[in-house]
Amino acid sequence: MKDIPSPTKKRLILLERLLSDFKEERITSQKIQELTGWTSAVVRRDFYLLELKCGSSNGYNVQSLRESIKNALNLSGRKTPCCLVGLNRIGQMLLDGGGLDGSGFFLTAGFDSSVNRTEVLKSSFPLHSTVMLETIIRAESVKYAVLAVDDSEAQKMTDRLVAAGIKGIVNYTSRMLSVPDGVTVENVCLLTALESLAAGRE
Amino acid sequence: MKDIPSPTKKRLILLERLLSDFKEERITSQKIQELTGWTSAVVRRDFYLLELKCGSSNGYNVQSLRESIKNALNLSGRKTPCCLVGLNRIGQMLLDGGGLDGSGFFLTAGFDSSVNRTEVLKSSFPLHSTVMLETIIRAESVKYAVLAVDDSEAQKMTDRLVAAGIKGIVNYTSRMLSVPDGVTVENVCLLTALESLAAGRE
DNA sequence: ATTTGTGAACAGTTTCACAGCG
DNA sequence: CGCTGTGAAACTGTTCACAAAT
Repeated sequence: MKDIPSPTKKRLILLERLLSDFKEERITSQKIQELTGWTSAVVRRDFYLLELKCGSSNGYNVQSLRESIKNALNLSGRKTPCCLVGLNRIGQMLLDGGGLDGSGFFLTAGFDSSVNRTEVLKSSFPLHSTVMLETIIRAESVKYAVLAVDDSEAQKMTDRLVAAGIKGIVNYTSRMLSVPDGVTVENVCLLTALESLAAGRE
Repeated sequence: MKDIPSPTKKRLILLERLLSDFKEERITSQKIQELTGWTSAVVRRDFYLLELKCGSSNGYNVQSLRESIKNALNLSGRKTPCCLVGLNRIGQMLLDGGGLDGSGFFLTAGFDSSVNRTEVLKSSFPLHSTVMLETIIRAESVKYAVLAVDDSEAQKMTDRLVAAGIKGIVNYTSRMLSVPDGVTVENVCLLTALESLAAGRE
């Protein structure tokens, strides 16, 4: 399981999810090509990179394939806690945790600087003032954060998260975040996505 | 302006936004490295690919730089219409169009299969039954769609969008979308983003 | 006969390193 | 001198093409 290039990882993650509701017992790289748009060659190469023993000359067994992918990427195992920072419109969307059902993640805490929000909003996990941010993140060893604060607070809050030990941030703001080595950011922003689409044939 | 590789395009889009609230008059590639985490060499190479005349030996003029980027990527010019498909929790988040303020895009129509939603929800742009999808997309020559329907409808709706002439889809569902050549999908999914983070140092 | 596994060629992107400009 | 512009080298990922497996 040495090191899997990041495009391969992303494809495998998506593929695992696709397979999770694929009804037949076996699947070929050709069929995966139809479903995903990736060439069958990429798919086979991806599988080659994990040391995969479940393929034979008439395709792959879907269940074994899922298992292999999941443990190559450590997608199985214990549920990973994440925290939600910022409870404005975007943050509120995630309050019932629905978006993470059936995944390897769960939301363990939400933070907002407005007591109004932390007191009033209903949630399946505790909401706290941002004053508590460092304490709780350290106490629960949370490593991942979903950042949904106003743009103007984005970098300030990022610095606090990093200082508190966060290793990965999903960024819903439209700002770029500056983080030190060892911390990763995934940008999830409608505007950026639209601009990427529009800036010509991807 | 021949053809700019897509990693470069994405960086430039992000950089343009970052520069839009950078207060000083000039900026060096080194400073951009600090702010973004990209190496100064990548940054200079990116600028080299647009034919950029605004750099000199003590950095770049921020305003000229923004202008050059904007017109190299056609980020200026007329506002581009987009439609929103699916008005559940995620879709509703976008109803007031706030996420696109100040950008080159605007939402021109929203669709949902539930009359309940299209009638009751308040919005700054018209909401329609999905029955009207093809008609309106064609009539207004909409080329981009934001897909926020339930996972189970994702592929079916994608097929309709593609048939109606949509060329780019921002996918908020957690399913992979299968689209023909010439149509581009950008995935914007919390779960996928978290999994990418967790699947090891990006 | 189909479909996988895989070395080898290829393409795209990043990094290096340094000459040249202000 | 510090910083850009830019060939050339290094690297990463994708495509090709075909031998091996069933």
